[in-house]
Amino acid sequence: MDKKIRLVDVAEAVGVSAVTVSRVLRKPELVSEAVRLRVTEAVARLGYVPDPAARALASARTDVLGILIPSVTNNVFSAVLRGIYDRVEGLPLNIQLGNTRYSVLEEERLLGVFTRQRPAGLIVTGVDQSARSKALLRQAACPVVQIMEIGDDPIDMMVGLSHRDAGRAATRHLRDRGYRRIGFLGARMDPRTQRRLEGYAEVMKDDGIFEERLIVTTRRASTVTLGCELLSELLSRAPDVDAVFCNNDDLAVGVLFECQRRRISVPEDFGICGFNDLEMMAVAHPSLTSVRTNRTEMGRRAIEMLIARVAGEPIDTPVVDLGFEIVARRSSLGPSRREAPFST
Amino acid sequence: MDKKIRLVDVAEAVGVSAVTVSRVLRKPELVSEAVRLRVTEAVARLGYVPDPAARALASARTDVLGILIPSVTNNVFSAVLRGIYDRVEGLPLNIQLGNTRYSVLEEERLLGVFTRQRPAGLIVTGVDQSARSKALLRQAACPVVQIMEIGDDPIDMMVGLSHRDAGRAATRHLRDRGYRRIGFLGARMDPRTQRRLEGYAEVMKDDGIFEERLIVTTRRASTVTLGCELLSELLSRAPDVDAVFCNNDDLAVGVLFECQRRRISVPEDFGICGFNDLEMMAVAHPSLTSVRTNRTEMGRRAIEMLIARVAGEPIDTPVVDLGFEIVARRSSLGPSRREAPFST
DNA sequence: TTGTAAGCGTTATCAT
DNA sequence: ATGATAACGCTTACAA
Repeated sequence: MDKKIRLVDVAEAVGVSAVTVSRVLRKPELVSEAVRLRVTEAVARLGYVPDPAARALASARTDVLGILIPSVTNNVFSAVLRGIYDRVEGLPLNIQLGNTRYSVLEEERLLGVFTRQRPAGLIVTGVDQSARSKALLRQAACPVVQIMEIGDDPIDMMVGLSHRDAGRAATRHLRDRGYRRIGFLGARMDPRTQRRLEGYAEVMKDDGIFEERLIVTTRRASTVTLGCELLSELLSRAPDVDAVFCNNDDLAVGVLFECQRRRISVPEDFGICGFNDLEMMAVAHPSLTSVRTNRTEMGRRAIEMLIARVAGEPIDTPVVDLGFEIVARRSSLGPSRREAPFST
Repeated sequence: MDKKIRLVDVAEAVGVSAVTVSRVLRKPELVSEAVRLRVTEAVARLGYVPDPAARALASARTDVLGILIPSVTNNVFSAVLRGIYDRVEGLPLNIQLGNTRYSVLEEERLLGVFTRQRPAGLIVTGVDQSARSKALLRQAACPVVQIMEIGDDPIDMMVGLSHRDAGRAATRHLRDRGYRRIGFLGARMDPRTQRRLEGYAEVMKDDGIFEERLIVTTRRASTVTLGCELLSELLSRAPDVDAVFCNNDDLAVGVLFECQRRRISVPEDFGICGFNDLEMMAVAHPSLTSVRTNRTEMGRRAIEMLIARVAGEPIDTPVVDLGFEIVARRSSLGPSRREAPFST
């Protein structure tokens, strides 16, 4: 193996000092064109790559963007990640991903590790960090974006949506379509799911149709299989339920399969609304209504805000509400209707 | 903000030298118990966290595990990641995730960035790295695991399965169940999908039932929607097709939905086999046959091999074949059968 | 068992 | 425009 090439090796080859090479790499405009060209050539020829550790130690900065998400398997976060990776492409930034596993303590631990590296920026999920985590973030000496949710009192910046409002809107949609005994299926019960439940409960109470027995929740992670199970549970507790707001699209798909198995007609006998509008919702049979959240855009915007702040630009709106949209499809067409405005 | 606490600050507080504190952190058994306790206490009290950059620079090592995967949105890789994160939990290792986007060049670039950090270990996807990437990996001075596939000529270690054999097995399964005009649906067409196609083609040719028109592929990423589209394409090209081997479970689910829409009976008129056995396959209606790959286990094993090597243990089997299993469900029960051995 | 001294490869500071 | 020198915070010899 070829020995490691250092700054001084390049400098020697060119016949200049190490600082000059360093300058060519970081602030080329400060170096005369003649020298700059010779250095650039030598760097390429020798295959020099700066040592990130030495750089970090000397400059007290890194090109690392720390991202903390609660799950690596959840579809929802992969979409956000895609937005992040898309936007970072080509920039001199490296992403370091931390998996908090929905644990506030693990988040705290990772934040300790991350902030020690003097990252260029940090992205964390949600607004429910522990007091210690929030303190770490405030001291972090780098821009911070909280994603997925919005709220008052941002640590620094926020991009997300109001899950409570989204829960309200989904419930109203089912109600407006004529369903009355609307159930709620929730998995994991992380803070965002809980806020959607709040929204659901508010609407149901306002309408005087709220009933505890219509709510089935679990701390287990959301899966299609779980959707089947939770619907079974709901049906046994409330056989007269006529629709359900599923807090994740996987649950909704599971509910659909279970309905097919039980020969329950969707949407005539039973309405379904999911959450997040995963790609498959549109092509299910019948197609499934969901609440579209702009997750990829969320990742993109978070990075953009981070970049702008690193560049010293002032952020006019530190809290960005990306909103949501009810994507009404056949599964929530309304009870016992005959017409079919949607083709699928 | 409190000033950054360094090793010397802790040393001063305790009344020992910096090396001693450093030893307590890395090799506590070399320090007398009395001193060790006082140091540990001071570390906790002052909230000292070592600077990873300084540590890396001084020791020429890091606690970073570099993981390179082709996609952050693909379910298949999230399962592997889960295995990795599960196994790493509690260990003094940090995971750095790189997204190659199925690009050999991006893989090369990331490998350059990663290897410069002197990682504790590296995990890369597949066996089709570029010559330069392979050279980088061989020089990497750290253990390397190639995952997802196996083959001869490992760079260092491998954990995976033979996708060609899996493709053969899936095709044979459909044939053994009585289907004859078996189609092939493939998305993305990455190296692993291509090898599954090879396996499919071999079996079909051996049986003398191979036909080009039965194969529909695209470079687009695998989605449920794409499954619907590819089936439509296949049906228009070969209306007499009686089964399909889908190279991803998303495609298979899309195919199922499209069959439901077209009122094609599965499995009587049409057999379906997916790949990967995602959780939802078991609860679809009808339940969907798939090829189970042990993706979570794959991640776990990769980490274990890495850890063992870091600990200096010799690896007896550097190439681990995790195999696969045909999980036969209703969707491939066979054409025009009447009995139903499976409940769903 | 503990401490001293010399780097690790880069950047910041201050000269020239 | 370029260079000399001192950090940056830690670890690795080697010494005591």
